[in-house]
Amino acid sequence: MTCEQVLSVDVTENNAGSFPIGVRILVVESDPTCLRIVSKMLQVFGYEVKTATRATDAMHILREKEDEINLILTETHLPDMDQYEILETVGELSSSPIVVFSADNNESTILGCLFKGAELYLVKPVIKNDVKNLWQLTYRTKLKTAVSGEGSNTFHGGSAEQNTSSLTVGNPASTMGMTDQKGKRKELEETDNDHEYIDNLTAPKKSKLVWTNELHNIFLQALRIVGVDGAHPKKILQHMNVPGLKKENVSSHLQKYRLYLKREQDGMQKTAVLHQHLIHKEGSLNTQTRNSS
DNA sequence: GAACTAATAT
DNA sequence: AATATTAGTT
Repeated sequence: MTCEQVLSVDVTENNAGSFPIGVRILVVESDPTCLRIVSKMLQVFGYEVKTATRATDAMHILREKEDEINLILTETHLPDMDQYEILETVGELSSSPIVVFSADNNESTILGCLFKGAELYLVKPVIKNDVKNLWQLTYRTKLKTAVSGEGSNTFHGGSAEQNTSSLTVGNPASTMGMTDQKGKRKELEETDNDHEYIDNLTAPKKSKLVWTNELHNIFLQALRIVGVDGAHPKKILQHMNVPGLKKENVSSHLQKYRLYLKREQDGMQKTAVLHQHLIHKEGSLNTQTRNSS
């Protein structure tokens, strides 16, 4: 079997760095054999693998444990969902980067997936080298928090291996025209066309903090630790332990996050009412369990 | 005053 | 829309 050959991954190649270790990846693949092979490959490199064979299973996992997933690897030909539907649905459910792997080698299919939000498209058969560096996608936009005025930080954990060096992960522009796709590559985007004169010497340019997926995940992790009672900016900030991050940053993000939760909850109430009706029917059937004598 | 958060500004 | 900043409350 070629399967077993693929499984003989050279573990020695993994010694270069311990980077994929701890990266949690959700693999969605309907074919059990393929799922097993890919999962094994990932595990050898140190990924933490969760699996699903159906789109609905994947959705359940994401709904309940979205913050425990860093990366999603999915097939597009699933029994219970169309190829692009899975991308759309998962994209709404999770902020993690989505990688598609499929045997379909059509250019239009590949581009379609990329336009639908996939970060990367791998053509089967997937080999170890395809999978080895996927963890880099979780660092898609690096943390840039190095600013002046570093206060006293007496606490360091070890959670963040944030490397600001060149983690060049191509981000397929999501705002491209869809009809014209020729192989135009722009490697350099040095946009010097800003003719804005900075009047003052003491204006080093404030750059807004960008809440990347990674940063948001740290935020969610901190939220989980402090619990609902302690979900306040100062405590969250301490648990996040990200250098340069300010309490105000967390406050702002927390506000946005709460709005998001509320909006989600309001949306859920409609469906919740429907479910309640169903439950009520079942419940009324069971009410006669307590018939004495 | 410090921390929190809702409201507002960029 | 996302993030920063202000302002009002505890």
